[in-house]
Amino acid sequence: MSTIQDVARQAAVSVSTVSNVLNGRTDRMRPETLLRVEAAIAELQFRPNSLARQLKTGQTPLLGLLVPSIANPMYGMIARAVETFAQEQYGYRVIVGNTYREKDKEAAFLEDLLAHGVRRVVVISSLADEHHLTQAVERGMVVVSFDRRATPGEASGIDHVTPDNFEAGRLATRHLIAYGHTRLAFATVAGLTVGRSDKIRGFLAAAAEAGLQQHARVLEGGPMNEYGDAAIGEVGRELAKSAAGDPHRPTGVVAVNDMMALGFMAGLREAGLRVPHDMSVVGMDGLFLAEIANPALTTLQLPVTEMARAMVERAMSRQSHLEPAAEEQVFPFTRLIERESVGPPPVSETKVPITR
Amino acid sequence: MSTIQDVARQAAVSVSTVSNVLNGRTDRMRPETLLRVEAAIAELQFRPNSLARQLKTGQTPLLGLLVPSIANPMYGMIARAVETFAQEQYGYRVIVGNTYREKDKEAAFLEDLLAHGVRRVVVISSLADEHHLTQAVERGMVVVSFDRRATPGEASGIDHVTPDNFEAGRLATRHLIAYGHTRLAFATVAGLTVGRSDKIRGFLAAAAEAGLQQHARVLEGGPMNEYGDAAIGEVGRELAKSAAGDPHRPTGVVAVNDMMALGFMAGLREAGLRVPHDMSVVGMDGLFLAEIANPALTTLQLPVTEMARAMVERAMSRQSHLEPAAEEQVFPFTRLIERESVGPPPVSETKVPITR
DNA sequence: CTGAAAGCGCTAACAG
DNA sequence: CTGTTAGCGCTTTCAG
Repeated sequence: MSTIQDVARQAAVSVSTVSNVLNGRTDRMRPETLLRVEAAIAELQFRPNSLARQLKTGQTPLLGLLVPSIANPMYGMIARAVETFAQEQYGYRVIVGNTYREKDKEAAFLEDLLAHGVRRVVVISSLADEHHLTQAVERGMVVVSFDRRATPGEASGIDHVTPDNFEAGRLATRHLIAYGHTRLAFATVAGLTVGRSDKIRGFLAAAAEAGLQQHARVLEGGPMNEYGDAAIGEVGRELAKSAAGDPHRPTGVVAVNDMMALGFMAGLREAGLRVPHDMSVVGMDGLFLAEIANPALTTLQLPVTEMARAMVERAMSRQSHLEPAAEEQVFPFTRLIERESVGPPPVSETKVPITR
Repeated sequence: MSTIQDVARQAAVSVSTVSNVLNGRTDRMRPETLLRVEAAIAELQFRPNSLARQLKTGQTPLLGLLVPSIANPMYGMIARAVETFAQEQYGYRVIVGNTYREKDKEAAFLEDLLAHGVRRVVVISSLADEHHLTQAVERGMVVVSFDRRATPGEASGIDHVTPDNFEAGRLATRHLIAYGHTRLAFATVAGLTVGRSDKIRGFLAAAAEAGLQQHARVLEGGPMNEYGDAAIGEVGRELAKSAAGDPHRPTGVVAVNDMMALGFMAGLREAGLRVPHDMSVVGMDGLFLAEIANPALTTLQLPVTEMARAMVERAMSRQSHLEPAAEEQVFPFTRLIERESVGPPPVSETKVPITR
């Protein structure tokens, strides 16, 4: 690979002149000089070494992206949008890391990014403890976190971009209640993340509104080791099989996300139960997969592209971690898409009287 | 962030001694010196700047990963395995790029990797033209290509790790034929990649073996702009809808991959056709999603983890692009997993007489 | 308008 | 065993 020196020699100018054209300071030279330099660059197929430039400037056009698992279709969607936007709008490339929601892996990833000179990262984690994140902030990292609310009154220096999980849990549950369901369940996986807790709170709030708090249960499957993977679908499947055997089983279930819902429906089917005839299921995320499922899954649509854009913009806009206060940006789920997985509860079931 | 100089000063040794401990040459110093240096490193929270090291050594612990779209669950699976393996076995991080199978985007990505000092890349592309890849090889890149065979007799310097696509097409088709299907179709998407052509050849070969070449058609949907995305499922859906309307429609279809098959089944359902009662479908890849689909999809299982491991190992083993000849490593699909999407053809259909 | 020169943080001879 | 030193390729004052 040719260097800036080679170009300078070839064009018979000094390296600083070449550097100037590289950095757009073309006004500092005679047009003919510029032409000579450009010709030399083309001829030598010269590409400035990003490493050397970074060492000097301290900035590298790389964005970190930490996800539980890139194999999870939801994170794949987000990753695609983040990468494309970062690249097209800012010329940044992205380094991804699967962390399986393990704190150590997250910390190690952040550590490596720092060593690589990466100063901006989008984190999808929502581990309750974000100490390792604030630590990265202190070391100069601009971090944007997905799927967890900012801790009120705490200036962590972290930007938060998150879905309105509480509202989502409430909306999905209300939808079931509107269809007449009185035995409700929320299907989730072991390990409480901030986002999951919020959804559960919303679920419980909607049940309480309808006087159904006695009949609202949280079903927790797992745990699993490769979180975020196909594993969550698998957990849903197992959960459904055990729920199906319960004579007092719920008639309407809200799944923590679409993959869980899809797995849950598969488990129900294996147990001989039909959706929505025997049980109704609503998901969250709005994956394309929900659309082609059988029955097609009723779900809440999350504005993935918009959120990805917001995360990248926040990560890029701040010149350093020292800048203005970090902010929280909450995105409502766009809407509830009614499809086939929700119907009235089976008539044979004993109805629970509604209190009010 | 503290530097090696700070550490040296703190430990009252020279920078080279610190560098020596950093690089494991601990035998060159007194144990007590080592201790002092380690203490200083810990105290200052020193992390060697990877950039500076790279500039000096010319090697950076980064692996490029070029995919059509990380949102495609199949590539998500591969990416997860590649990243995890590269990280755990070699301490490498990975830079991903979505290229949507566009040659320009692929070339630009390779270009950026080179500028970043990245010297190893795993490419999932299978564009017929791999000129931009060989060009990268010439510039010092070690490239491992997925899903395309090596061009016989051409020493491109590229390693190839690929499924046995021809055999897969043939196996899937034979499975349908064994069930008595005589009207066959191969569902794919516009834009012939090497892998897709091989599958089609296998499909045609199996049909010919059974004297069914007159009744084997290739159904091509699309094109689409965001290849590899949900888009391929969508294409399958549309393709199924139009195929359903044809009175001479096939009774058995082989889909180019699971996402296509899943979309195809959804389209069939929307058109009022049942699987496998009215039409049988077999996929390829063995995604977890195939397992929870309704009906569960019969598919060919690809050994994703093993292939990812092979790709990373190849990318890492070669010390430079100049080394030994590049090789081709072909992985057979592990097996055909029979589930619910394949059955005998509908009896009402006119049977095509089998020639031999 | 153009060139010389001082580093960015680290590695690796080469001396002591 | 430990220190000195010359760069890796580029950017950026500061002089001409």
